[in-house]
Amino acid sequence: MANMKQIAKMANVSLGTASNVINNSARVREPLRKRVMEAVEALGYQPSQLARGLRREKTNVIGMIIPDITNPFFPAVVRGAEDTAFSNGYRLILCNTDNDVSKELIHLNELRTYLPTGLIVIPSDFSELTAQAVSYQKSGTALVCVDRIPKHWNGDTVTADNEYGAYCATKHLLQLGHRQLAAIIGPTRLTNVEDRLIGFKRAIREKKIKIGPEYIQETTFDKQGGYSKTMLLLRMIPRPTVIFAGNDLIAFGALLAVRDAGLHCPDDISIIGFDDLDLAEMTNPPLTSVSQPGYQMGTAAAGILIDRVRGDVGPAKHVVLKTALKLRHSVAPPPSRPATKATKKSKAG
Amino acid sequence: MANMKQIAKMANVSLGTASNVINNSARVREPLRKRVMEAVEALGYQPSQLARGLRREKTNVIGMIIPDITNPFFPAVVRGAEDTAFSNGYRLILCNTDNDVSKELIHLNELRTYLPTGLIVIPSDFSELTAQAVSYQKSGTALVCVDRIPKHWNGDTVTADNEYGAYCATKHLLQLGHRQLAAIIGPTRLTNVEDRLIGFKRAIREKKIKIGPEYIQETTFDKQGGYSKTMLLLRMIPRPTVIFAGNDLIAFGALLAVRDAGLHCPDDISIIGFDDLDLAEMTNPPLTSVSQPGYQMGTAAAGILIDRVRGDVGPAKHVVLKTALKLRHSVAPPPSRPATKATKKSKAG
DNA sequence: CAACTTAAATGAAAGCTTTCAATATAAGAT
DNA sequence: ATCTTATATTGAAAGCTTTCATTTAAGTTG
Repeated sequence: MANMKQIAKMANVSLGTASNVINNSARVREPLRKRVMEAVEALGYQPSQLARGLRREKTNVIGMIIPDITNPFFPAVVRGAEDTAFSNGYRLILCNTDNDVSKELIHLNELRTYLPTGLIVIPSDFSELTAQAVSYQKSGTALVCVDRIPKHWNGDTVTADNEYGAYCATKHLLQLGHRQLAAIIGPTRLTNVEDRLIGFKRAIREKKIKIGPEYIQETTFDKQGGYSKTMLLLRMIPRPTVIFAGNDLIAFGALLAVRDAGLHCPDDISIIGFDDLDLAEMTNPPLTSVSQPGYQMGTAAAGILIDRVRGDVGPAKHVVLKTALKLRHSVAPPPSRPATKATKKSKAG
Repeated sequence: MANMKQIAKMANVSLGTASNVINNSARVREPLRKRVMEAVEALGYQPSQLARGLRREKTNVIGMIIPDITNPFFPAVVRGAEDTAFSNGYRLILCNTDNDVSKELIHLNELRTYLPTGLIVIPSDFSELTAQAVSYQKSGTALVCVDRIPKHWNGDTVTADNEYGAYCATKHLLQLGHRQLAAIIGPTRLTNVEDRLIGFKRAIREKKIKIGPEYIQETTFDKQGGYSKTMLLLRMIPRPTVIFAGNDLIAFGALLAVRDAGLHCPDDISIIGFDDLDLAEMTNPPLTSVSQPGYQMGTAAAGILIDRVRGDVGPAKHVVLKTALKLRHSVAPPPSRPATKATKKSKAG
């Protein structure tokens, strides 16, 4: 591959001039500029990103650290980030942590040696991102935290409006007449989980009803967790008339459990999810869910990063993206005669 | 960040010795080695991947070019690749092409300037990978082609056994009594699509039945395509009793179309998919599908790549991974009295 | 037209590794 | 004790770019 020396030689200019033309970093008179450009064209020259990065002490690589690309919510975020990164000349190195701090730490440490422009990270459950941030920022690497925010983080963030999304969803359930609510949420140490729970509880509190703590179950963000916790909830008396699932994966598990328990959603029990994955409309019944804009989270994060690199030194930014309740068919009014309230029945009869 | 010069100075050895210790590239006597290691430890030294890459003319970066991470089949492949890459010290730069040759070409060209160890690519529809391969291989960059193979490609490949998977699936349909089959396949210029079609046709030919070309519809690999083509097939006379979908996304669209047409799957019409995505068990009804091991495709591809980099110069490898028919509930025997054959009914009556 | 200012072009240095030819050291043989 | 030979160690060079202090050219002004 051609290098800059060859370009300079062919165009009969100095190395510095060639560099100036190629990077537009200084005035170069037209005839010389043209000669350089022609040489670039003729030799198909492309600057070595390695040499450039070495000299500039910064590459146009962005590290993206996420829990698991296999989790259906994350691809959209990654894609959003990749798209805006790419169109600004940046590339994405993708790293999965499996929500494991030690893996996250390894990535955080190793990525450093590539002198990335910045890092977009969806932190793991017990993330040590905050501790790492100092040394990164010292070396001029921008960091943006997405989706969930670790404790004491005071840098840029991009999140969905989890609290309000959960609040609206819960209010919807209450309006339909549900009083016996249950929730299966993700690990509460995640801020997004915490916020959803707060929204859920706020709606309930406003309606002046109480639900016992055993109706709020914590689990991992996956189908299995949703399944087993649903089985547990279904055995409770009184049985909940609706399950608020911390995300769609949990909701899918709940759907499966309800089916396996010989019950029917939404006739016997309603289920509402969070994420509004593509597949939510494919389930049986189609899942009512709170949608959050994964793609935009990615673009916003990459956008902030690029702004920072270009010199934006303003105070920490906190982009909060809107959620929206997507109505489908997994939520209906509660069954008119709850199995557990035989009294009502006798009253009627 | 500490550099090697500082290590050498602190350990009181030459630069070369420090390098030899750090890379294990030559014999170094114990006392020196120990001093170097201690200095590394003390300064928290990490070699600059940029300088190393520049000098070695090769980085430990693997470029992964895929159509779209948002397509639910690909994350597993990427994850598989990332896992084996990572555990061997390689990082993944992820690039989406949207099946667009020009985008693919841009990635192919730009990636070069990072001096990647290798490229794992799921080629786009009209890929020009074959043309690019020469120049890459000349510079010692390994290339592995995954899932679909472009024309004239003669390098390493990792694919699923598409032909056999489709053959078995179709045979299953025939055994259930289906005679009026239809297929909605992806772009036939993709080798995996072509292979699936060949398998589909072979099973039919062996059963000595014929189906008109209008019963084989080509579309894009997405829900919309599946939806519209299904609508089209449902209007045909005789109406097919089963739709063989080129992938699960198409099958999902078909499911939706059948529902919207007021029909019921599998009572009125059966649907079979290909991929066996996680969500296939969540649909209504749960989708019978041919599973292909996405994760293993990724690990196999990364494995070959790494072998090549380590010096394996054997002939082109062609890993073909097994598919398996996953039975669920979207396939049933054909309806006993097809609406289009009133004759049969009158005979009976 | 000389003196000076501004603009353009130059080339060496730096950024950090790895490689390799050259040198130094140790061990073994005579 | 001396010479070989094998083994360790060294330090300069190369890989490609960008930066910056200098030099050179062009242009302006009195």
